[in-house]
Amino acid sequence: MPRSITMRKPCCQKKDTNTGAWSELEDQKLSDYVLRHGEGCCWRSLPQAAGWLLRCGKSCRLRWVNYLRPDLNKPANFGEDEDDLIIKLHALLGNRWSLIAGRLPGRTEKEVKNHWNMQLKSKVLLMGRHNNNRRSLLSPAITKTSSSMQECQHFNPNPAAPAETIGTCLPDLNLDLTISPPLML
DNA sequence: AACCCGGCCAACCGCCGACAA
DNA sequence: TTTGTCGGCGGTTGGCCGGGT
Repeated sequence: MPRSITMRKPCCQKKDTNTGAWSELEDQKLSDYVLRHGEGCCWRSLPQAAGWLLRCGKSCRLRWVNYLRPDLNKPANFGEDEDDLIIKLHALLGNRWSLIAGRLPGRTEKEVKNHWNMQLKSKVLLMGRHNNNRRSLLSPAITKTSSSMQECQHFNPNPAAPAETIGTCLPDLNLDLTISPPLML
């Protein structure tokens, strides 16, 4: 299918915007503005309002969410407990990085996504092979530290079950999910 | 020293859903 | 009801860097 037919207009004029790495000045302008006006501001008009940042609104939002937010105070390395939690949540939610990141204070969806793609995915696959489908629902990496999950007799016995039941099966995760989990193979 | 390769990070791209007109 | 705009999100890609040869 010719993709150009369904291509939408770009969110901004490329010729009028910077691309690539953000400079300190740009970061300063952006964080100053958001801290003064809050995140509820209109991202699209923010570049002008913040002092003629030559960036599109999407880039501004991404930069703020992933790097400039003051609550991002986590170290770069993921701890083992965080790894386990990500694996658990990924088994439940699939590639819903924003939801997963929401359960990891101080982490961003991008950090979680990169970490998964770089390290956890291969780790889970590797360990999953050893497990030979006996616990196909979740990998051994998960079961290592998720005794409470295994104890739960109702953990996703039926993929079509209401999503509301998931949280009750994972009390240690304090999940408050309202979406259906992906089909587990 | 030069080159290659893989890991990692950060930015961009494009789709989707919500919402207002 | 339709259409356009916007923010949010997940996937992809390009560049940097360190280790190995």
